Amino acid sequence: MRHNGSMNARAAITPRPSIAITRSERKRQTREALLEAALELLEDRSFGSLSLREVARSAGIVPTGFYRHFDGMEELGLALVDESFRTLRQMIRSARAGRQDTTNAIRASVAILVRHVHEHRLHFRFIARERSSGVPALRRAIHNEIRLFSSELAIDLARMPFLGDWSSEDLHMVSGLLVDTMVSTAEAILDAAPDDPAAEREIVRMAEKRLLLIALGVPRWRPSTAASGGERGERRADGPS
Amino acid sequence: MRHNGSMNARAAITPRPSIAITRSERKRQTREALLEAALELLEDRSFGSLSLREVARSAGIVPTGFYRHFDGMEELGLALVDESFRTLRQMIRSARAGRQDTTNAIRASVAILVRHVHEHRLHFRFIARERSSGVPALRRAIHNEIRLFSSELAIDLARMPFLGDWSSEDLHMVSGLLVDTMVSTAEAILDAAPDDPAAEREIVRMAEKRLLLIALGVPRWRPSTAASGGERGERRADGPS
DNA sequence: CGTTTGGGTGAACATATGTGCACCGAAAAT
DNA sequence: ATTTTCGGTGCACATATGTTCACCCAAACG
Repeated sequence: MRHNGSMNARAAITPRPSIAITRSERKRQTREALLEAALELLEDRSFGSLSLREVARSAGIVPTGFYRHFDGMEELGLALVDESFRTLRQMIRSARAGRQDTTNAIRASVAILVRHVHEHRLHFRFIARERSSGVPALRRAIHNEIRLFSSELAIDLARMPFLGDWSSEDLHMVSGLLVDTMVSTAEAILDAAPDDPAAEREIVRMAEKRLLLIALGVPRWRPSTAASGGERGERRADGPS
Repeated sequence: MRHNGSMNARAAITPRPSIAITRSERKRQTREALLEAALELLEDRSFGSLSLREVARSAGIVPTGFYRHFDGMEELGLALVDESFRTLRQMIRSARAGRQDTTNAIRASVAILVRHVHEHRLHFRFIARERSSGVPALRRAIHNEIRLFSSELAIDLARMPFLGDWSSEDLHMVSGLLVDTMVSTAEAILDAAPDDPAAEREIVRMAEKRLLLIALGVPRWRPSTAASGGERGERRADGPS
C-alpha cells in the first residue's frame, strides 16, 4: 500500500447546529475543509501522490461530494496556489513598509520572512514542494507568481536612488537573486526541526550574510548599458584575480 | 485514473541472444533498465506518484520481478540518488580544473553546468524534483549530498589567497550562496523549452551576472572574526544608504 | 404554503495497486 | 551429469482509486 498514513477523518463542519447558517456559507466551510485537509496531508508527500478520495475522506465528506467544489484534484491544487500566494502577497506588503539602511532592511526582511513562514507553515510548505515537483499546471502557476514577485521587487529597486542608472535587465537580475535567496531560506526553515530555535537562528544568520554580501556587490556593479545584446566577452575582470 | 501516460512497455533486455552473457551481467542490465525506466517516467510527475508496477512494466519485466533488484520503490529512489550524484561529482571534478580570473572562472563554471545538465538531463531533473518534494528519505539523501558539495566548495575557496582570512562560517556562507545559485540555474535550464537556445542563453547570461555580483561583493566583505557569537547589531551599514 | 435547488450520500463500476506464493528454465556450481 | 542457484513468470488476493448514477433532504425561493 502506498498511502498508509493515519486514516482518521475529521468532520468537515464543526457540529455547531446552534445557529442556522446560510447555505453558501456552509459550502464555503466544506470547501475550506477540503483545502486544509489537502494541505495537511502534504506533510511528507507531494501533491501528485494525493488522491481525491483521501482528501475527501480527511475533510469528512464522501468522495463524490468532492465534485460539488472542484472538478478534480488539479483544480484543488490551483486553488491552493491561489490561497497560498494571497497570504504571500500580504507578506510582501509588510516587507515593503520598512524603509531603512541596507543592513536593517535585510534584517527586517528576513525577520518578516521567518515570521510568515511560521504563521503560514502549510502554505509555504506547499509552494516550496510543488514549486519544482509534480503536476505541471501547479508548477507553472507557482513559477508565474514567483516571477511576478521578482518583477515587483525589481520595480521597487528601481526607485532606489543608487540604482537609478541600472538597466532593467540588471535590476531583474538582482531581484531574481534576492528572491531565490529568500526562497531557499524559506525552504531551509521549513526543513529545520520546527522546535529547534538554535538551528533556525543559524539559518537566519546565514541568510542575512548572504543578502549583505549581495548588497556589498551592488555599488561595485558596472551597470550594463540598456542596450542589451551580444556584448559578451569584454566585461572587466573586476573581482579578485 | 491518475496515471494515464502511454503504456508502451519496452523490453528490458535488447534481444541479442547471439552471444551468451553472464548472469550477473544480465541482472545488471535489468536493474539499469528499471532505473532508467523510472527516470523517464518522471518527466512530469514526482517520484512519490510513481508505482512499482508502472516502473516494472515500462522496464519490460513483471511486477514481482522488481523485488529481485530492489525491495521497494524507496530503495530504487535511493539508488537513483546515488547514480545521479555520481555523475554530478564527475561534473565538479571538471569544474575544479579551470584556474583563471574570476570572470572567466564564472563563465567556465556556468558553461560546465549547462553542458552537464544537457548530458544528464534526466538525472538533473530527478534531483531537482525530489530535492524539495516527496519522499523524506530521498529528500534527506539529496540534501546531504548537496551540503557535501557546498562544503567541498568552501574548502576550495579557502585555498584562494584573497579569502585566506575568512572565517570558515563565512566561507560556507559564500559556497552555500554559490551552490544555491547554481541549483536554481540548473532548474531554470530544465524548465526552459529544451529546443529554445535563445531562452537558455538568457538564463546563462543571468546566471553569470548573479555570480559576478556575488564576486564583486567579496572584496568588500568584512570577515567576521572566527569567534562567532552574539555580536549582532553592529555590522556597519556599509552598502548604499 | 408548495417547489426548486444544491450540498451531501451510498452503491456500484472498471481499473489500479503492493505483495505473497508456487513455479520455470537456464546459467552456475558441484 | 547432476544439482543448485536465481532472474523472471503467472496467478491470486485484498485493497485503493476516479467517476457514474440515482437518491435524500433542508435551505432558498415563489
